[in-house]
This record gives sequence, structure tokens and C-alpha cells, in this order.
Amino acid sequence: MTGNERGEIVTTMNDVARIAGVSGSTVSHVLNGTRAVRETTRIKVLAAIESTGYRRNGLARSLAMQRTQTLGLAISVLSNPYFGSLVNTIEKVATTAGYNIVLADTHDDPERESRTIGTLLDRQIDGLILAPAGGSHGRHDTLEMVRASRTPMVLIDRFLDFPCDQYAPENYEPVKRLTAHLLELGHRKIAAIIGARGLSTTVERRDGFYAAVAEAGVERSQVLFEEGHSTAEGGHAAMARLLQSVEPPTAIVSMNNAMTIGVMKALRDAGLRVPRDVALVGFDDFEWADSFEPRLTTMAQDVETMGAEAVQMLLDRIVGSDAPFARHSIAPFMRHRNSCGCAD
Amino acid sequence: MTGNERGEIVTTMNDVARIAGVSGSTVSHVLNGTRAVRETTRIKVLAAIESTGYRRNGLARSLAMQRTQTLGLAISVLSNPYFGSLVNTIEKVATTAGYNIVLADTHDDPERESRTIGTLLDRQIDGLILAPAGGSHGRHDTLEMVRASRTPMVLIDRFLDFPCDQYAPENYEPVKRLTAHLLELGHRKIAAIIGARGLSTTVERRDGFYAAVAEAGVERSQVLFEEGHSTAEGGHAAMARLLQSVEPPTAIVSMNNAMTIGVMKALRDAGLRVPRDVALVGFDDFEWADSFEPRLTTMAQDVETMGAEAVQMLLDRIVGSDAPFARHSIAPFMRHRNSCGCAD
DNA sequence: CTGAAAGCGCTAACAA
DNA sequence: TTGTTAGCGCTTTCAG
Repeated sequence: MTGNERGEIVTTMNDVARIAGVSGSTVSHVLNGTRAVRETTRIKVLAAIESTGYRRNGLARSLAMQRTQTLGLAISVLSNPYFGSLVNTIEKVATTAGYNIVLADTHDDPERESRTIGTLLDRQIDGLILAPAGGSHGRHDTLEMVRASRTPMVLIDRFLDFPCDQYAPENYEPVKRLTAHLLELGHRKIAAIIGARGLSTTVERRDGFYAAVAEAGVERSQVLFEEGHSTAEGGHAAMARLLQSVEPPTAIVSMNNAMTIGVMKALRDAGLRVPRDVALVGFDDFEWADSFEPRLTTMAQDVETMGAEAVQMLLDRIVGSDAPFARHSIAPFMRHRNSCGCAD
Repeated sequence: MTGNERGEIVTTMNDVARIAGVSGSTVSHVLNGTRAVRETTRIKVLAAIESTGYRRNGLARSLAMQRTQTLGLAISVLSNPYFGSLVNTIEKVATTAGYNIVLADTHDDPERESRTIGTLLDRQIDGLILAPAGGSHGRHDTLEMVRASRTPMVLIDRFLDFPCDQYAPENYEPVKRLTAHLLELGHRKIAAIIGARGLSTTVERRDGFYAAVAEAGVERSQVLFEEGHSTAEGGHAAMARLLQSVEPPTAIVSMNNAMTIGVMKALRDAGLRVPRDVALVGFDDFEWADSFEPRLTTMAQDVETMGAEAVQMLLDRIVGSDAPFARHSIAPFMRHRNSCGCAD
């Protein structure tokens, strides 16, 4: 609904058409460049549009075209430490390809995930990027729902046992390497702070930790672990519990970004210094990690690559790619600094 | 398009109606609860929906209802350090009220802002939350466009001279207070690292800085300032330039989050320690600021409040509030730690 | 308590 | 080169 300078109310393409003295279909074709139009009438149409300030109704367009040029992005905002850069790259690639992003927060809860993705599907998104919620225990109702709607989908951040494209970081090897580093430095009383249950990520990182410990021949009884639920508060509590042990650990592996913050806070609350009193390494990097003390030794994920490639894969599916589904692992890289106890 | 177990293709409400042996309008009313329906026919309809896995087409619904239940959120992802928590609270409030969020990145560029908001309007969003791009030099084409579309809008993060609702942090007083603190500690050779040009934020923070300096009776010649363009790289470069001065500053006020990171990095690159060699205070807080050294003394913005109230205001406008436009200042609070040079 | 039918504003096949 | 017209799938008035 737009008024022009003569006070008329111009709402639709047909209004523009009438003013330009042509048919609605001609206006449509001018706007979309979908068929040849005589230059003089093109001018007339453009003039009418210009003078009325007409904007086309994308809803009607989408309904008619069966295409919305919209991608759904469903992710747990809170539990994803990389939320910002992830959204940033995804938005960038999507925009370049002419797509908009509708955001939805799964809150890492299967029930909310299902509801929220339901509304995305109702909105007729052309494709979906999903960081699946944990805790669904093998039932994939949400994913089945997406499949039933025939909406192209790619999973990010966590692998799931479901036939679709998936992009997630490698976890096992990197954590094993991180842990081995602590072991090589002589630590034996070592602890892992693991993430939320039900995430493939959590399992793989925990397994990497135990693999390193086993290879080093450390007795299982020396090894501790606590659940940090993938949040800063959880990490804080987990570390606090570890400090209650009769023989607290001398080295910690924190399995994600948020928990690492919590762990540091708990350590500081207890008056302990890193790495002097306790060594600490963590999965996920921080932009500021090089500038503040302790400078954390981490495994940095390449979220940018993950996000960009996931969108690209999705766009390919949308235009009809029928390549077999693939799981892509993105390899993190180690940022060796001083929180592990190594000199600068 | 959904297939049921008998292999039929069920697409529309009318398909469901046919299967249930009722009219399309009845199905609609069952789905929306918009008129009384005999219980037995309600059951029939629900059964038909259930058995076919029918989902309604929200696009068609929106077109018919002239309402999309969608809010646009346009913001510069990169230049907003609080992007994550802002999106998080906005999404939360919006979802609770039954709205979805479509995201757009302005890249802090008037031209891109205009394009991107154009597509949001075309999509018939019910309302818009916008962090206006800087550098538009008094021309408000984008805002005029939004107004012409009669789409309710609220501005966040930065005030603009335009008649609409606005929420932004207080800048002048808080920066003045931050600067005064440094002055009280005896610093005279003091420098400000200011943000991107064209932002009201930048101007107000700079003015707060100068006001404090003036009140303390410090000669203007003692005072330095550099532009950090609101980014980490910019802050890094600005600090590096400052260190080239014949007489480098002994205290720094960094005007945002990202620049503070850059400043710290530059200081570290130069082998300088905070606060031993240089005192540093910054606008914007960090979640981890309490756990790493130096622990930054900052002015923490209350983005949560800003986001939540902005959405609420927008929702009010959508349902027709005609209260006069208002500008709301959100007061930051000081986090006094040790980077300013004060003991713990 | 229910159905028929007229839109919502656009696209695209078909005809001219 | 252009116009007519039949949808896209839903909501909602108006009749019954």
C-alpha cells in the first residue's frame, strides 16, 4: 500500500499497469525481465512504478512461483559459541546467492526444535540448515518431518545417523592430540570437562580424551571427568566439583568454548592460577586468546568453512543436485599457547 | 506437497476437505478455531490431517491475512560486538509473541542497508528492528522507504534524527565517567580510540571523553585520539600509531568491544603490559572479563534490555499503538576491575 | 453448524 | 510485442 503524490492508493501490479496503460502481465515481465518488451512501453511501466513508489509483494510472488528465496537457519543460539561468525558467514553466502535467512532457535531441545522447524516449513523455506538438538535419543521426528516436506536440508555442527548432507568438525583426533599434549608434559592426574549429553560431539570428544589417556598407559583411576553441559555455568560447576576431589587434577581438558570460560572462572574463584597451579587446554578458540593471560592452548574450529560449505551444498540441492548424501568433517587446528604450561 | 500412506498426493486444504468430506472453509476454521464446529466433524477433519500429514501453507495464509508474523532484524553483524546476545533476546521475545525473525546484514553501509531492507519490505514483514548504518550523512532514504511502506519500525543501538521509536545506550556520561576514573588515578597523557565515523555513538563517546578531560583541566595538547573504525583491526592499528608518538599515552580509553581486543593485541605486540605499562578502560563488557588478565575495567551495556524493549515496542506498534515516538536511553553500568591500574 | 465463492497480488501458459 | 486468464493455497464474508 503506497500513496503517490496525487494521493491515490497504489497497491498492486494492476494499479501500476492501469497507470502505465498496459496489462499486469507486462508489468510483471518488465519487473522480472522474463520476456521481451518494447522499449517505449518498458519506459512507461518504469515511470509508473517510479512515480507511485510501487513495491511488489514478495509473498504473492512466492506463492505463485512456489519459491521463497528463503533459507531457514535453526541453531541453538545459546549453546553455540560460534553463533556470531556462523550466522555471519551463512548470511553472507546466502545473500550473495539471493537468499534471505529466517532464524530459529532450537534451544537444543528436541521438542522446541520440532515446533520451531514446523513453523519454518510452514513458511515454505527453500532449504534448511540445522544444528540438530541433542537428547533426541535416536528418534529423528524433526528430521522425518523435514524429509516429508521434501525441503532440502543440511546438518551442521553435529553428525546424526540420518540420510542427509552433514558438516561437522572432527572431534576425536583433535581432542586426542590436545590431551596427549598434556600427557607429554607429564600430567597424570588429568580431567575432562565434557559437554551436553546426547551430542555426537560430546561422545567423540570424550572418546578422544580416553584414547589419549589409554595410549599413554595412564590408569583409568587417575582420570576424572565431569559434565559441563556445554555452558559456562556448567563448566564452572564441573570445575568446582573437581576441586573438591581428594586429589584434584593437575590438568584439564575443556570440551568447548563456553565451558572453558566457566572453568577459568572457577579456578580463579579458588585462587588458582593457570598454568602455574593447573594446566588447561580447550576445544574451540577465542578471538582474544592471544592477548589475555593465560593465553589458552586450544583446538580452533573452522566455522567459516563449515558455514560457507554447508550453504553451498544446500544451494546445490535446491537447484536439484542428486549427488549422494555426504558427511564432511572439518579439521580444527591447534593453537599452541601457554595455558598448557609450555613457555611462550 | 505430502504423500499419505495410500500414495495420494495431498497438497492443500481442499484435499484435506475432500478426504474429510467437508468444505475447505471448515478445515480452515478447525485449524484456526475461528468458528464453532460440530465435534464430530472436527474429529473427521483432524483425522484427515493426521493421516495425510498435511501442513498448511503459511505463504498463502499470510497473503490472505495480510500478516506474516515475521519481524525483520537488520543489523551490522560484523560491527556489532553484542550481535549474539542481541539476536538471542530479540529472537526469544519475538518467538514468545509468535513471530519469526528474518535476518539481514546492513554491513554498516547505507547502500547495502537500503537494498537489504528493500527485500525485507518486499517480503511483507510486519515490523522492522534496525541498527541504522553510519555514514549516511543526514540523508535517510532507507528510513523514508520504510515509512512509505507503513511498516512499523524501531531503531536500536544508535539514535538518528528521524521520527520513530529508538533505543540506544547512553554514551556521553558513561564515557565521561570512565575517562574521569583514569584522570583521578593521575594520568595526564591520555588517549581515546574512537569508533567508526558517522555513528551518533562515536560522536557521543568522543564528546564524553573530551568533557572529562576538560573538567580535569588537562591541556588539550596532552590528549591524543585515533580512529579505530569500531573493529579489532582498526583498534590494533590505532594503538600501534599511538605507540609511535614521541610521548606515548599512559592511559587509553577504547570506545568499543572489538577495538579493545585490537588495542590489547597491539600492546602485547609491543611488549607492554596492562596496567603496569599502560592503563586501559573500555566501553562494552566481555563475558570472560573476570577470568583473564588483565581484567578489564569497562562500561557494560545492557543489550538484553535494549533488545527486549525494542521488540516489545515494535509489537505494540504492530497492534496499533499510536503513542508518540520516543527515544529511550539505556544506561550502562561500570565494571571496575584492574586494567585501569586499581588494585583488585 | 456448514458451504460457496470472492478475493489476497503475483506468475506464466496460451492466445492474439 | 502484448493481453487474457487460470491458478498458487488460504481466509472470510455471505447465505443457507
